[in-house]
Amino acid sequence: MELRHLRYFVAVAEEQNLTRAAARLHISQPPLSRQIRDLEKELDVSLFDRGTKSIRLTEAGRIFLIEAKSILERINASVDLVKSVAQGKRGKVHVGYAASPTVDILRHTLQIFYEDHPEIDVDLHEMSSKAMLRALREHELDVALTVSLSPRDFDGLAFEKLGAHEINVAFHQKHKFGLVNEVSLREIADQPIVTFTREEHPEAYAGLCKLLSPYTTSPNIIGEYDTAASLIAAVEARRGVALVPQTLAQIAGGRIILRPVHPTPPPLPIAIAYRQSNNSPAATMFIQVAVAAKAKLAPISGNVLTV
Amino acid sequence: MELRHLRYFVAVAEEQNLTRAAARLHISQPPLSRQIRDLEKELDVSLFDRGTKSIRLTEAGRIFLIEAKSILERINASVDLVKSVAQGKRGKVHVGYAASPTVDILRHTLQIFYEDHPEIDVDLHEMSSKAMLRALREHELDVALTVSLSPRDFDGLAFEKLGAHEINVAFHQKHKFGLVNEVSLREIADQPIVTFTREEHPEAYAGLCKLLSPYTTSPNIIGEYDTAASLIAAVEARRGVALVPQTLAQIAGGRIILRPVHPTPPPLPIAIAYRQSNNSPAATMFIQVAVAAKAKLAPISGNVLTV
DNA sequence: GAGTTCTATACCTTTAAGGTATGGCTGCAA
DNA sequence: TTGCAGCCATACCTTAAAGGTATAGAACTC
Repeated sequence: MELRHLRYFVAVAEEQNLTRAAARLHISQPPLSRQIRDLEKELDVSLFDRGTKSIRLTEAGRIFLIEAKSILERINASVDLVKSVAQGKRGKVHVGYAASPTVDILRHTLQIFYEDHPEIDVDLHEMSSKAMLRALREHELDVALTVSLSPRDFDGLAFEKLGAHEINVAFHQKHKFGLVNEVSLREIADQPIVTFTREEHPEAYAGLCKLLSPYTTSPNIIGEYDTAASLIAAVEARRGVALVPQTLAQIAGGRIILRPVHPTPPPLPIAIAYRQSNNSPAATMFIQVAVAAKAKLAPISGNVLTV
Repeated sequence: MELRHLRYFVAVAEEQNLTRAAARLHISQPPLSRQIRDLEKELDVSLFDRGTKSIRLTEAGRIFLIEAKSILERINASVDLVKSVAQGKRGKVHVGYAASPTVDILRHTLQIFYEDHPEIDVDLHEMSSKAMLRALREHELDVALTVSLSPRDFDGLAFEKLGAHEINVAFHQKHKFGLVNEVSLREIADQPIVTFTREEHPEAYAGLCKLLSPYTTSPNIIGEYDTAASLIAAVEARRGVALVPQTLAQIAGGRIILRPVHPTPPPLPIAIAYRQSNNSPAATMFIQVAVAAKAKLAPISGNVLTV
């Protein structure tokens, strides 16, 4: 059975007349006659009672008419749906993000995106930078908001810098660092340090070593954590101090203290990454919004310190 | 677009591989490749991202896969439905009936029918015998339960006698006929008479004239009514007496009195009528049940008189 | 870098959709 | 009653398009 059979059947059923139906379908009457018979033969159901001069629906035919029309309408609706997905009017985009460095950017982007594209779902996945890159390549993610890794890690992917965040030192409420307005890297190098896992966040470990290299060749890392929440908990529990993007304060909510570091380290760049080609329309829309939102975002989001 | 395109698309989408999909569809790979491109061209939507060695769904393609599978399933379900209608397992039958003479038969038939064919709807239409015959020919009814008319009226239709009902005289509660157990036709001929409309119930008028012909050439008909309910109301309102099937008592519910007539008139035959050919399976089932039910029904349903 | 594994292109074969001509039945009208 | 118009079915031909074969070309594997 093909859709042609359904279309032809509907025409004949509605016209109750093969000749008129054929005219409506812009074909001649004999092939139409045959298509209808083919359909009946395939279904093994009489759809019409035939007189020599008349053709009229059987009860089964009446039911099939309702079904056929509804199927044809369903197909039209599906085609419309798919077209709107292809045009980026509807759809779904999978976004991976690193919780701590991207809070600002993500919040801002989502606000604009939900307003401009209410029919597109955004699936948010908090994950490590390494997991994001893998997921992008596996098509499990469409977009990643992450700290800027080495260009080699972004191989085969497109990425664009969205901003940069000041690096601060985070420590316990009662730590001696709280007594000064700025902490030197030399002092930090003497402290026990907690950081993100080397395995999942290679950029964090590498960055840490690089910052402290003038003062120590082997920083005293006494704990590695896979999420921002765990790292905050570790600092709060006095395990050690941490070098983190200043935006971590927004997640920590005052449970720990952040202070600027001197000499001021280069700010931590935040990037949006995506596949170079074959992005879904919804993903393309999201990328557009994120890049546009960056322009409107303050260069570095103030100097908010938690007390 | 044809169903072939949907079937092929589903195979390719599920296999994520043209060659395997072609094997599954028992066709060779190049035509499949072309059908898929034809589909995309017609929809004006990219359903797959193509690498030289790979083919993978776009977001629109993922949506279309869901739609296409659901459409194909829907078609299967429709075919099953239509087949079950064609086999008389489901469906609808339009039954016309004359309220007063067929109460017994209809009730009995429906009881059995609903039990044997729970998936078949019975649409009941109370109407005049003339309207029933017209509706049968126009395919608005499938079956008519009616008093047996002259064979000429049944021309082109099949009919079968289901039973016969005694003719009684119906009169007001305080009418003098209440004093005797049996009323003579001669006495009735002297009374003002109400009956069914000549137009819609020709058999009733003809029967009445025939019964009274030995006693009067022009019966004193002072009212004609189109339904049993109106006739009962007229008798109750003392407009006149009526010659009616004895089963009218079941509808009147004691509001009027019915008594046998003498000399006993020939009983009123009840028949089931239907088209000679092209009946729906549901209608055929109904006819079978009605005819079978007749056998089990008491020859004439007792001698119940209202008081 | 040869071999394998895909998809795409080119071109041919075959199936079946669509067209033309016509016959036959039926119902209506003269 | 006969003739004509209307309508469906059959027979047969044409044509479009589905499907097949061969092969090129790209990319991954060993």
